[in-house]
Amino acid sequence: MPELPEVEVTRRRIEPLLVGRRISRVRTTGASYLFLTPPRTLQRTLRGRSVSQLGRRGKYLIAHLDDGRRLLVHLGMTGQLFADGAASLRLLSATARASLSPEEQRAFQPDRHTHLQLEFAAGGPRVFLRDVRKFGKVKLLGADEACDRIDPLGVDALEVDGAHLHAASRGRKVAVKSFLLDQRIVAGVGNIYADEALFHAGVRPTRRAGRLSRASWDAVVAGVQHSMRRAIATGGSSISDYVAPDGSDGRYQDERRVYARTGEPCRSCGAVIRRRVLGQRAAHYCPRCQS
DNA sequence: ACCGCACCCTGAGCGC
DNA sequence: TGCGCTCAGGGTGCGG
Repeated sequence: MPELPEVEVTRRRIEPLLVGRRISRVRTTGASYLFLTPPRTLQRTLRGRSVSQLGRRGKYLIAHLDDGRRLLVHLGMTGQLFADGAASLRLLSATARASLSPEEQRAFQPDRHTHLQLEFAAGGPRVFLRDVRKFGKVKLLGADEACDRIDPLGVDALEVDGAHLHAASRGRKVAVKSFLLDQRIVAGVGNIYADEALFHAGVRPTRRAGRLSRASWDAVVAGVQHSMRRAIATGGSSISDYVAPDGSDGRYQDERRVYARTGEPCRSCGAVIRRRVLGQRAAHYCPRCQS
């Protein structure tokens, strides 16, 4: 689900709800694929701590704790990090919502997909991590501990430039889209923004990365950063189940040019948007605007 | 070194 | 209503 813009929107909204509040209780679901650190260890370690800063690298959120340790959170495809309040309503069906009293509507009712719950010593909104498919990750790291998830990440997508990608792609035969999705090259690009960026750059997703000119890479980077900045400004994309932490839907999906628009007319030239599978993922493009 | 593919898990939407 | 199928914005690990 979330790519860099959705993770960044989440970071900005959750950070003020986390920083400086002492954690009094931690509830979790049982051990699973999601927990790289055993849930019992998380419960024991987080209690009594507070978060001093919530950072981000690519699609990872990094909560810096007051004892120097770090809590990594990756939202995978369906992860949601939010607090009590409006956000909880969006997670319920209309019928379930209607049956709740106003008080119940303000407090989130944790379900079986709510894998982490934080309560705070001074009371106030609880913070939740919910993830239906459990493709997300939660991991506790020591102050200087190496990490095979974070350490290999490439330059953040908002900071990368065309020269870097041009140099990194020389000799590479992979499709440019697959190259963009490789988090070791550039961190934060996912399926939506890869497709959108390539449309803005006028480059077909199937082109070999190593064959792109410096000018084309500049255009691709401009496309990545333009679509991501717009998405952050509009609260992210809400194509299936992404919900911003304040409970609103992101609005970026209204600005999509190609992603999930198969069969619809291109907004620039009117040609029919095509879909094809590339590296196990759907790629969408305009056959006339992109070459 | 690189690439395609299977796999991790759950739910929504569709045709029948 | 239910069944079986396909499809999902994530990433890892394996074999060729």
